[in-house]
Amino acid sequence: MKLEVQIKMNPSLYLRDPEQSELGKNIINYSIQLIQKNGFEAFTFKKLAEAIGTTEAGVYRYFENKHKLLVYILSWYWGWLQFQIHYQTNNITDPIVKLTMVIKILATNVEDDIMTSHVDESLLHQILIVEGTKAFLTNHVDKDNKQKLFKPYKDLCNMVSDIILECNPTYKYPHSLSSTIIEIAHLQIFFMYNLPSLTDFNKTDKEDQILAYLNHLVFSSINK
Amino acid sequence: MKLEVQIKMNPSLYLRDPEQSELGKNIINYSIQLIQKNGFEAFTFKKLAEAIGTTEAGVYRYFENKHKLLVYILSWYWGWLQFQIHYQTNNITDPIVKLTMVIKILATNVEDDIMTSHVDESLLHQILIVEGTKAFLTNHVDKDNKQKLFKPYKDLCNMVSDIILECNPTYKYPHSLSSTIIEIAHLQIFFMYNLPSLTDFNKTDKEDQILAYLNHLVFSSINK
DNA sequence: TATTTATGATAGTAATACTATTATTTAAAA
DNA sequence: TTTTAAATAATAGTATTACTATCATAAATA
Repeated sequence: MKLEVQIKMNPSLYLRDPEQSELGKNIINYSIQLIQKNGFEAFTFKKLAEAIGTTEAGVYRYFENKHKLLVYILSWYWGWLQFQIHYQTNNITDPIVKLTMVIKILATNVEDDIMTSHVDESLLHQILIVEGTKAFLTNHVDKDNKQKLFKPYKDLCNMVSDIILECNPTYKYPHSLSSTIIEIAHLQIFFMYNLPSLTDFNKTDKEDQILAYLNHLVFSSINK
Repeated sequence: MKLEVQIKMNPSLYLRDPEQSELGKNIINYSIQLIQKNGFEAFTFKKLAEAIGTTEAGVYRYFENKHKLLVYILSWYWGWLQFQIHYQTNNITDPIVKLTMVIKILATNVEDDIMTSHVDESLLHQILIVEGTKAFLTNHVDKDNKQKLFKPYKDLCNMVSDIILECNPTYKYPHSLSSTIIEIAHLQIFFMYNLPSLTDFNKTDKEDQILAYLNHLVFSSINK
């Protein structure tokens, strides 16, 4: 028997559930490929439709617009990250070790997860790095937030926040530190590859250096 | 005699220097207003031209496209921030006090600077918070970087980096910490107003709490 | 005064972001 | 098995965006 992880998606994100049909699954898969390859700005429903072999109208039956589709795939990944953290820190008792594991999950490139055969997590991770903040840095963030589109992100943040509090119950900024870890992990990776003078990481052992930086930042902060 | 601060802009950003004409200055001013009000995605050269009372083609004579215009106004603000830091930390000898001042400049809302009569820094600060990362989170970041479009941002980062090293010459991640401070200052402000559950700040004394968080994060980190 | 230069007015194109219509296929219900 | 409903394909069309091109005119400069 094959175990499959199912991540429950907010129905406000789609018009028709993409997980319920072949076309829907294609839309998700090819979106991930195209957004990762050319960036979100260059991504259009027309190009997507051509890649899949369907028509623009076909895509519009599933998603209202490309922003909702972006938030859909990001939500999926936020949910998957939450599951990963839960799964991989399950048997760890020491909260320090737990938090170290969390940082590693957030900041290092993932290998493709066999429990979700239909999605390539490695590509999603790269999308999160470059396009993640575009989910909420819009003028309709309020409207989207009221529709609970960022709940998976908040859940993830809360989960990390709880682990921080396990390490130090008196630490005053667990939520801010959580969102800081998540966002800085992505930004430092982006800078490292694209604007390296904004970082202190040299060409060798890049991921380890990012981890070292994040660990230093986080643990100096909570052990005060 | 009136002192005016001049910020030198990279000529690759524009086709015709907007500071050399009334129309050019209008383009900058109205862009700032419109981008702040409606967000960068909703901003178009047509709407800008209508607001100014010129034509679309008129705007295109100054800027190749709206991305370059965004980077132009962000560069201006990065340059202005660098000047502010220089100016306001000039007579401070204690590097800790200096760095505290830097954090304050980066993270609190600025009052309009009388030395730059033609630009509203408060609006620019709000633009930097929401649109700042969009300057480089593109698929043409490499091309832009080769044209030195991010030099003002890097200069700012280096300046902060140097102050960090003054505080602790053995600290290993001065550049990463600089870019972290800059970006987290903006993100936490954005979260505080739009997605508050990603922070630990309540409705009173918001700015002070952000400052407290950033100071705690930075100084725990470099005093190790 | 002649000439360059900036602007205004207008037109036009290709691509984007959609909506609508109809025919056809596929799947579910009767 | 037939009927019906639902999903898809094919096509067309609209408004807006992101530009480029042309030409006339006004202002600045030589």
